Amino acid sequence: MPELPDVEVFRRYMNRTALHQKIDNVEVSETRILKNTSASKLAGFLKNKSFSGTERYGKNLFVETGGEYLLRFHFGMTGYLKFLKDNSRELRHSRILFHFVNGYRLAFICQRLLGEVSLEKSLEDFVSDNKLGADALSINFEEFKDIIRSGRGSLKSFLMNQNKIAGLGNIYADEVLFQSSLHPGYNIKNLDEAAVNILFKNIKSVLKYAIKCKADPEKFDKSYLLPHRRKDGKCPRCDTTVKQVKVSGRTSYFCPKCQKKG
DNA sequence: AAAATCACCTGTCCGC
DNA sequence: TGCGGACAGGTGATTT
Repeated sequence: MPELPDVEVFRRYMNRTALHQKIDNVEVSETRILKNTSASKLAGFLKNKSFSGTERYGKNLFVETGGEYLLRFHFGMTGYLKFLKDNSRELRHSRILFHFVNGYRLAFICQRLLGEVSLEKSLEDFVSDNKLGADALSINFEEFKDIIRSGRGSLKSFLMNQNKIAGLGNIYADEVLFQSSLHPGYNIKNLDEAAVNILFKNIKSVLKYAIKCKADPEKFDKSYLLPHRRKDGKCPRCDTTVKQVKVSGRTSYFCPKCQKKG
């Protein structure tokens, strides 16, 4: 699930629930989630510290600890956070549980185990080590123009490539393409100046709108593609049945009438 | 060089 | 009811 808007929603959730509480211990029930660290190192590092702030870059959430490392969450396809004030409920798929001394807990829940939790020296190092492109909400138009002009192949692959722009995934790439009236397979080299402009504008507006909707598809206005993104769904503009096509291994939904090929 | 395929994982849904 | 296959909002490695 989690693309940039979801991760931003998780970040804000963390800010209003899990900050400034001393950490008692960290319970790792699934070590495959851990990257570049171990259960004992993670627990040892976090004990008696507290989460003091958050940053997001693309689909990554970084949590400040006041110590040498930042805690990084990546949510894969099915990850999310849940802050627990009660001690009763045992959550399904909870992989890491942060226990605070006040008895509250923060759960990293991840059904498919495709998420990651790691300790990182700095956000900047992580971004450069992993060659991430500019964050989709921070990139300016000049940067965007340069990076898209250097792109090759299909537009949707470009939009989903985290090394070009960080933050868009399958769902929001489709939404940006729909809002821009461009086919997922549109060849980047055929984009004119006007189309590049429109794409830039729509990346920003779609992501901001999604965050405003708390990344909850139920809250999206029916004029967006997202609520119609299913088999036999109808284009909200022209009522044509939306089509599906595989682009770089992922299912793309699009309106064959509104979204032009190129 | 880009696109396809596989691999990593679990769970759900659909058709026979 | 049961089983197999397809598929799911991600990503990296390997192959075509």
